[in-house]
Amino acid sequence: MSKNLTSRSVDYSKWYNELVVKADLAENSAVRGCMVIKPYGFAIWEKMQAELDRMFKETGHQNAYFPLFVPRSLFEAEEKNAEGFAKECAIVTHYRLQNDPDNAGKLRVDPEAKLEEELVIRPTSEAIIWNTYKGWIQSYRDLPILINQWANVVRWEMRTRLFLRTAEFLWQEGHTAHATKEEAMQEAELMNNVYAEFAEKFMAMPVIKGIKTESERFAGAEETFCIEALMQDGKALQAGTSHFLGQNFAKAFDVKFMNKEGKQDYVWATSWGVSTRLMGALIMTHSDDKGLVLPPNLAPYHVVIVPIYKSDEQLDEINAAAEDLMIELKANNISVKYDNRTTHRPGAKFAQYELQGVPLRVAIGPKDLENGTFELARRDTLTKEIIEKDKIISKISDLLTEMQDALFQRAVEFRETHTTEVDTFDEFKKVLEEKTGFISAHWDGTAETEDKIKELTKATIRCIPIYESEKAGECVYSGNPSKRRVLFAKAY
RNA sequence: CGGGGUGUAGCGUAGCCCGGUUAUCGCGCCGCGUUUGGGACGCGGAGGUCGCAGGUUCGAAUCCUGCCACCCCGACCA
Repeated sequence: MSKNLTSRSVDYSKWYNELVVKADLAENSAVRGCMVIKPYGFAIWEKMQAELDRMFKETGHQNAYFPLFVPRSLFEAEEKNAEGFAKECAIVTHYRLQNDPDNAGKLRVDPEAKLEEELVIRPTSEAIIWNTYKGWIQSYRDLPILINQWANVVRWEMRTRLFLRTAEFLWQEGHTAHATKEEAMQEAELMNNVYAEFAEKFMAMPVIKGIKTESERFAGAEETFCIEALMQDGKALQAGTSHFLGQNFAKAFDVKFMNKEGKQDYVWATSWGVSTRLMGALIMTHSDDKGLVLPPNLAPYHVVIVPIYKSDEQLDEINAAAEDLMIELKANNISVKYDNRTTHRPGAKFAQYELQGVPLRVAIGPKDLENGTFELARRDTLTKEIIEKDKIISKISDLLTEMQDALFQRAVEFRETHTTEVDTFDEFKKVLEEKTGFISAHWDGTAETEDKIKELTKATIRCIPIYESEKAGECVYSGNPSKRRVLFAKAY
């Protein structure tokens, strides 16, 4: 198992098991880099899904589902119009097993059961979706089509990394079709903004909205919007992308419609997606040496209650107090877990919930019963205080809001102190090595310079930030004129 | 696919160079007892195809060959 989710000094391996385990597939299996998401980890993903899904629907989108299998020929159609797609994927060639006549008890692929045309397990769904849209679109009256799909995809990555680049991952992919270029462009930018809002409001993770340079862009896209976040180890992570696809896919799959003027035209398209990589981003943005730190808006439960007792009689009393507290919390929409397992001591429970990143912990013991108090501990600052019984609900409620905000502010500060403007290439290299983080520098706009910088420093242009005033200067590498600064960083 | 490294119980490991008792230790697990306001302690116990296959040898975790998997660095990355 990889221990290097980030190369920061934090040892993440000890709490990995709370969220995921690497898939334990059969020996000699060629499948590598798959992960099993355990219940607690999946609960976080479900929270993310629920919020994103709500935001998609609020912006007029609907969910649908398309097949996992994509006939090879559909990729050929795509390749003709937009070359350069990665070809690493899983391909189904047969449809039946049989008993191996030479090896009792073994199964083999039936050589007679070869498919006439191979089926590609979707690495992304543009091909099958556009092939389907073709039959749905005849007129501008059929547009726009605003569809999202929650699905799994498979990419045969040469090098995998838990959360960030697994062979199979869960994601959502939006695929929209529009009558005009302007409308499609607006859609692509809108969805990038939705991602940014989700990242900042729910994940408490500040992001830079930007566009990708041509060489970093999705093959087939004419413009790629993205959100870029900075992790605690000073590396950048692409957290979401939204592509304006122009008419490339419409041409590849021959999707034409009659416009208002009565003329045939190709439709304009977008696609956008975020994946379980966001869980990696969440972890690497907030976690510390004690484990996860979850923003309240995404925590599977906000509060955990731990009883402290010596006798069964005491436990009975504490159970009663905990029950009362839980009823009140639930009435205030605060999710709570009560851990009165008798098999573990309080210290072990404290450590476990810190590992899981539960935002608030309430401890109830004999002293509290006597004094009418609770002990309340917060995960982000690891501080504790004694709260009077009748103030606990409002205190918890306030703290959850405060913690969500504090986590965001802390991450913003980290990013600000790790974003450096540089004007010389020496300085560029020095900052990249010693300070790390984002580097804001002038770039002459050529792919040659971009490649050269990547070759020399391993840093890439993460994005050209959108909302930043343009100020001309000289390229940090070539000295040629530059219209504006762009953001460089080492990336995952 | 190139360069380097690793593979011993659920997890983390010692032993390998220099072959020789019943394969080491910690965590975890099970039982009993005492414990419980920050990861409890004592006693007892279970758990192993030493990655796989072949070879050398009286004897292989240890030496040799091949294969597989994983990790790191490149390449790659819709």
